Amino acid sequence: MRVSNARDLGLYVRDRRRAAGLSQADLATRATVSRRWLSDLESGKPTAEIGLVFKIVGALGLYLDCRPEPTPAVDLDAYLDSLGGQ
Amino acid sequence: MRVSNARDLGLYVRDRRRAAGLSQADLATRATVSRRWLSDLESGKPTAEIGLVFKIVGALGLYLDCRPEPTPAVDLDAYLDSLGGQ
DNA sequence: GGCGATTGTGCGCGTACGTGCACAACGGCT
DNA sequence: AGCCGTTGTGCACGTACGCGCACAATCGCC
Repeated sequence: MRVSNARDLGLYVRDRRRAAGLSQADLATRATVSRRWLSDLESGKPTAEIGLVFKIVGALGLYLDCRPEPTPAVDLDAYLDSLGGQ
Repeated sequence: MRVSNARDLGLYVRDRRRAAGLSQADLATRATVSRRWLSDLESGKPTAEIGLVFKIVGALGLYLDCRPEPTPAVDLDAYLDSLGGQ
């Protein structure tokens, strides 16, 4: 599942949590975060700390994969632009 | 590339940035974050905000994929445990 | 209809974030 | 040797984080 922003992440976490039959309180306890924060995360809070996010992701039996865009356009663009800029 | 914690993420970002021929200042400008923060991110700061992380990832022409563990053990465990707990 | 579980959210607190600036160290290149 | 680009890091500032508590709303189930 691709997550491009905080909202995507929040919705996906909520999805997986429910699929695992866990309440916010359950998951929060497992991941050692507060339920308050988890609630905010699921609502798409962009200022959540990644350390806590990794905890949640791990507690859900998930992991994050960082991959290059299918279309190399952006990457190539950035590279060429950086050369041109200098 | 699998990233399981802040350190992994930082190292990977640094790797991809250099592969793209960008300096910290370049990437920071592109992603609209401070170079100060990017330096911290690359050194594995676990308290970095995910909103800014998404900016960096996007600016590098990457994206995050959230996937279930290859071994369903953890997930299954969590599910069964949650049932048993209640 | 009533009850328990779940979730959203306001408040207050202590803390650390992210930013900009500035400087030092390091390295490559001429 | 001198210079410039790059990076790490200390400092100070304004801001908002994450947490715990508590209450209201909602939902499902008996």
